[in-house]
Amino acid sequence: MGFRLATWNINSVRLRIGQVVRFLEEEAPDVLCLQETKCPPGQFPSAALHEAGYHHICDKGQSGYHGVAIISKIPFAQTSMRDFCDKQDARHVSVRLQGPDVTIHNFYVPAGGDEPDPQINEKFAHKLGFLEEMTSWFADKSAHEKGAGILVGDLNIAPLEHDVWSHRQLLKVVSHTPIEVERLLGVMAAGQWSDSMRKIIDPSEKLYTWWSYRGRDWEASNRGRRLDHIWARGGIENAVTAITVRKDCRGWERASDHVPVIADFNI
DNA sequence: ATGGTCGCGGTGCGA
Repeated sequence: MGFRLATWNINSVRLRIGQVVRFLEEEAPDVLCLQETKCPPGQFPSAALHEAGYHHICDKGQSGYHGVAIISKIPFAQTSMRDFCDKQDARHVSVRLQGPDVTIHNFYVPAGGDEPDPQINEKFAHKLGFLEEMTSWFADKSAHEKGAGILVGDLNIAPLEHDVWSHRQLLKVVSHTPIEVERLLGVMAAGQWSDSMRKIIDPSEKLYTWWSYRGRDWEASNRGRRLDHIWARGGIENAVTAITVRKDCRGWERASDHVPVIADFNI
């Protein structure tokens, strides 16, 4: 059967609930994973989503910062969330769907601040620590979490040369430094994850999901990065049939700085 | 040369 999943760093779900509903109407994914909902517990704009046909919502919010949610047409068999780095940040939720039997992990990895040195920048140290904890968790978890899995989210790292507008100019910029890329590849290896976006779109092609708010014309300068990811494992690595990056959403009125990414699976 | 712009919540912080 066809299964469609989308991921989007929405940068305030309450401010952009209209955009979320429009996206759901246009693309009709079975599941939408959001990051940076910035929405305190109990204030998630569920009613508009129910009206749009999405009756199952797993959200972990906090006031002002972070926040992740999974919005679904398909009921959940199980939901869970995990804290990382001994912080209460809302950076992970996970659901197992009732059918197809697939487990979905939705992550919002710390951005890491500006200075790519863990000795002087504790945000960067947090980012590296978060990735290390993901690695050890998936190294364990892959032993007992059986079956198909999908991991999505704003991972705040653009690992490949053509995931950024200039590999050379971004080598010392947080999101594209060698140490971050190495850690991200470590997470992938530990969980036996496969990069679904790059299975469809050749690594030689430039591919971005984020364009900064800073700077006068994001489209003309096109200095983007691929910070948002869709990974698969557990037998569905080769079931991806299409990837859609909705770049046009960056041009919407009062847009998020990230655009939605859609994956179609045949499972 | 070292900015620039967002969103939150009510000032500066995080991105």
